[in-house]
Amino acid sequence: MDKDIVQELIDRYVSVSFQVHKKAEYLIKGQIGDDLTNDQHYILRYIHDKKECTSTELADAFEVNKSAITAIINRMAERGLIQRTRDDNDRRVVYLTLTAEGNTLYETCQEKVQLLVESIITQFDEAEITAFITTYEKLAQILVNKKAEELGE
Amino acid sequence: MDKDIVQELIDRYVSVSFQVHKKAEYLIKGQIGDDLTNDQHYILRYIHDKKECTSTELADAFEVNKSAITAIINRMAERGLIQRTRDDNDRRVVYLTLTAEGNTLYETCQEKVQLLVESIITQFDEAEITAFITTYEKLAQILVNKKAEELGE
DNA sequence: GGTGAATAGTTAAACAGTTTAACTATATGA
DNA sequence: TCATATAGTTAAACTGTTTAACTATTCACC
Repeated sequence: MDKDIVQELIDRYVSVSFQVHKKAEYLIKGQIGDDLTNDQHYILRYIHDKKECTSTELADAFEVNKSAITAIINRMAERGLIQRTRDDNDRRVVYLTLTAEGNTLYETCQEKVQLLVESIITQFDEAEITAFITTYEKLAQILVNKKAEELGE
Repeated sequence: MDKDIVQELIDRYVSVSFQVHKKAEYLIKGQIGDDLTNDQHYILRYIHDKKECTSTELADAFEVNKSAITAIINRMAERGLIQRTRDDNDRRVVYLTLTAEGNTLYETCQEKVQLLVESIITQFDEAEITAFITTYEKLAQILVNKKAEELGE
């Protein structure tokens, strides 16, 4: 690729990814902000999808230290949204699951987020948005490899 | 669009945007984390590009309240990276500019981020990444409209 | 079987970023 | 001129984060 074109693409990408992220978080917060922070919603979504998970797994997925997860889970457990259960076979491990209340709140918030994302996605051609998401997924894979590569050095 | 397809696209989009954002922030932090937080880097970039801006403008661009900007700018001003100058015509207004030190630090960090983004972008076909960014920019515009629409209601 | 190293998670202190509400100072316009 | 709007700051309270030290448990291997 031509050097100038690459430079232009970098500038456009850095700029647009910043803008979309800030605006999207703002809009999501507008939907769920009275009930959950955006991070708490992501945590709820992760546990909901996996049914059950550990702090280590969350720390990995969220790219933060385990103590950051402990803090978030503490707050959510105090609110009765998440439950901790020790593994009987390996008593170091604590499984995190949603309580009934956590599940209900998740469903409510998720519905709002779905409607928001739907109202945006449907403004595109099916072909265009499909291609976009496919490339986006390739990008995610490249970032995973990049991280593995950096850790391997 | 078919309802099931829309649902699948929503799920894929929500999932991939979360992953890419977390991984990207992690990689950027790996590059600049000793010098600046990611938010501070974005602030530096914004002021660098505009040459001069106000707190209100930053609060708008970052989708946060002005007091959040005051806090960040305070820290960066204490470190000698940013300078405050009152407007003589309208003495309510404070212009923010980079100091020489702020500029130098920005350049150093920006170079590292550029190299990182370049190493990722160049793994794509020029056609694919151009189409991707173009759609991304459309998405940004839709979000701007969405926000305007919500405020207008 | 016992011991040293690794693993899972928590705690505490410190800090960055955020919101809300109250505040100062200045400008506008009726 | 006085009420209202605007730009920015302050203080308190909170969320999320890191680092370092800690507890409890498991595992490897001699």
